[in-house]
Amino acid sequence: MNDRYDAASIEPKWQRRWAEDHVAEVDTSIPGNEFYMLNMYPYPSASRLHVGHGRNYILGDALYRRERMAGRKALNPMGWDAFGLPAENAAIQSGVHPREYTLANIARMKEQLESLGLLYDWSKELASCEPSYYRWNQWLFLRMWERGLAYRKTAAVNWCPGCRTVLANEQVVNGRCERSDDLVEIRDLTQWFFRVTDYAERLLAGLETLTDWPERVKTMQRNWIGRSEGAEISFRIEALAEPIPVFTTRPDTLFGATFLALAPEHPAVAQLAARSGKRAAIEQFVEKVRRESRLDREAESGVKEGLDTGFVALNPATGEPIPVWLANFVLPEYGTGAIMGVPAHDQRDFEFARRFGLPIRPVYRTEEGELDPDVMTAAVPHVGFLYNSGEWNGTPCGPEAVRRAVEWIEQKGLGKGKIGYRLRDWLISRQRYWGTPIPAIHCRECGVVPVPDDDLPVLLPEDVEFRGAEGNPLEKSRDFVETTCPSCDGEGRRETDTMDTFVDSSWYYLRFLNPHDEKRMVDSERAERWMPVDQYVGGIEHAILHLLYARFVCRVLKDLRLVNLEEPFERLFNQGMITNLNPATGKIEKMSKSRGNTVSPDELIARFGADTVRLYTLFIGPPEKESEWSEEGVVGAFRFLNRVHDLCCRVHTMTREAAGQRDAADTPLTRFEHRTIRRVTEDAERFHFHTAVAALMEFQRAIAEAFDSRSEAEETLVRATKTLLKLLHPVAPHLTEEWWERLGERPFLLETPWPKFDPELAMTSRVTLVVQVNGRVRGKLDVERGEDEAAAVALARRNEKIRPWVEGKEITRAVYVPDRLLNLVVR
RNA sequence: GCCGGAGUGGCGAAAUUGGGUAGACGCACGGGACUUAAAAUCCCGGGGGUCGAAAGGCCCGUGCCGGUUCGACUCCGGCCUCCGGCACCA
Repeated sequence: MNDRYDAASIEPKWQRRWAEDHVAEVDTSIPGNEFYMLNMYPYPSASRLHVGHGRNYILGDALYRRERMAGRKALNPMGWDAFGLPAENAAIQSGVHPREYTLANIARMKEQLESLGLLYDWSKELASCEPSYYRWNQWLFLRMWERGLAYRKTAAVNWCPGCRTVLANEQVVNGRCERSDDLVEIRDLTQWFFRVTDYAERLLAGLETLTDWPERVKTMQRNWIGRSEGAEISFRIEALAEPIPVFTTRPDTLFGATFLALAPEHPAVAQLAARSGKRAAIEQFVEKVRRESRLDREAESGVKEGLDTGFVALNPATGEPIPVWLANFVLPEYGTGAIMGVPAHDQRDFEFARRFGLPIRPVYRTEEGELDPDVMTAAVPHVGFLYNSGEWNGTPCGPEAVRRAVEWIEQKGLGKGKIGYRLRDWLISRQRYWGTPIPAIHCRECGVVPVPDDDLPVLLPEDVEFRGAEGNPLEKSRDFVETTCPSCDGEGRRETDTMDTFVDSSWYYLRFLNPHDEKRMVDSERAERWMPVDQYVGGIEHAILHLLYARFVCRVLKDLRLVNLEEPFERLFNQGMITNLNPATGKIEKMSKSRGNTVSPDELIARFGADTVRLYTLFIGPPEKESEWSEEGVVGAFRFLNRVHDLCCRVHTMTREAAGQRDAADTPLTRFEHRTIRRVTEDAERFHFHTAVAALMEFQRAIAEAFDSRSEAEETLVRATKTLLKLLHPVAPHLTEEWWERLGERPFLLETPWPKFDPELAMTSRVTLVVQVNGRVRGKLDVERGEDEAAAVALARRNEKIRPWVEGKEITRAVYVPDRLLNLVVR
């Protein structure tokens, strides 16, 4: 019965049987040998899987299946990041309610995931747009509000005109909206924030403990948090009652500060303007800078603009008067929004001073001499030792100088040591319908009042219309907006902002343990046993968004004593993106729907079957690296599966006569088998399925050759073939399950133990010994494993390829690596 | 500028974990077998240079220069290029 390999008839059958037997379901309440595997969950608004995304899930599934075969109780749940702008934008365009649109897309994606043979524990499935999920976003928000971790403030925020909502800093990439690519505007708005800056130090410290995270992700997070040590120093302005604090990382250069510069947005600017004869000029300058786009303002090539306010501050170290300027390069959000200008030792200050003719006062000199301000062409930031600096004179430039300066400043009461961060608080308000309503009520009498726990969830209303230009549809829903104040029973107005979808994803990994629990957000006992997630698989694009927020919220939950966990994801794997030619640009780009260079797995599955698509996706290259998609390469995977199929057919119909007669424990094929088990096991542990597949291709060929040459017994051939099926199962589950059953085995291959290898048998009995003369390969010897040095040298001298190189010469030394290499050093 | 990662055949890559035959495995290509023919399948070949009729030999070769070593893709020092993150962040 040498039938053709027909994926179309095999695959649906096994997908059905896996589903009927609920093979992926795990009881999270019963202790066991837990392994928690998680894929970053898909965004159903994107609606369709393409092979670029598929890599995530296929890799995850292969890892999951292998863990199951290794005997671990492995949890592999799937959830949907179901809120978000695409669904609402689709509603505006087509009139379909976002819920309908989202649920339809979930159904469609689920079909696609199943058609690839991906096994998820669907009993734990969740979608963040369900009230049973988002009510806990609201509950968490209220707990954070109580602790001052959720708060409202008016600030200059990022506004995306395309999405008609504000964005978090993390969602602005190069001045553009991460999702719509529109240029982001700055607007002053009152918004809700999470105080992630309170956790900056813990988030940074935790990175040190994440030894199984990719270095580049940790680097990105460190850069994003942007810690810098320095000092806050107060500068007195004669016209103002309050001194102006300034943050600097170089307090050691304080004696060289020759001007003070404020951000035009600095709160003191209005007071200065009011008391100045140049009021109009100041206001005009402030207006001009504020109109400038943030992108231009932060561009390095940007010209430094400034305005002399006419006011004078005192350098706290020298007591000398220095001018107070407004400068566009001083950013309002960083530090204190004000700087001390040290032109001699800071490049930006230098450029500013040169442009506006401000004095330059060096405080560092070298043995060669002092810096001459008149001929300097650039600032000299790290050089020599201090002078011109009172009692600090003579201190060499470096951390010691900074430490001395901070001590002195603190003693004199001029300021204090301080650590600055680049990280800003997380802006979570969104002016959109399709998200978690923020549980707050505005009351004329009581102010902003939290919704009581008993009134949760605050549900999204149904009586809404999606028009787009008119703004957030929630504002138009009377049922939603009009309410009573929980505090005074008077008239209240519900908050109409909804939460950023990243709030949903920052704790979902915990919810898979009790997805239907109506009493509490987190099951602490199960979390104690299952957390942290052992293996997280996802794309690099979440390096500072989702992964930073999730680490933050995990710490908040720890402080709320809901979990005893500082880091949610023990081991992170970022698979590289799949790239493809973009017909529009002619370039190789990341495969994505918006670029129009996607390849649908559906068509490939229809042509070659899911196993081929899976195999090829894993075979294409190392998973952590970017890989270019190639349609031609797929046939190689298809051919291999056909060969496996043919081999199984032959084994299935084999008679004793067809096989060799020798039946021994130690045969060449047995040794090959054990070597292959070792290779595949080790490769799978580091996710290198591409080399594991290469090993299986060699193994397949070895079995087929043994078959042809009748050199192995029937039992050996059958066992080798079954081992091939087991090792191949994580990659090509359907074909292997089918043959596992046809060869008379029960039950699911998925539930069959992963094969073990005998280290002794995993080595060949004869080895090729490489013979070098003076480090150059001159010949090869085929010897018994474990041959001793003297015998090897004797063999080498007699070998006709090697003899000419050693004849008549003195062997001064022989380097012998048993079973590998013999190097003869001759003179 | 600071930080992180990477440079190997026509292409994707392997060997880098403990220094030990560089190019496994696959794609594409060339040749052969089977076939009336084609497809499919199977087998063989291949880094570059050079000597040879051939078998085969020699030299060079993992971004560049140098070092350590019997021996370096692998370790060390110095560069170059590319990719990614941060960046007027005081």
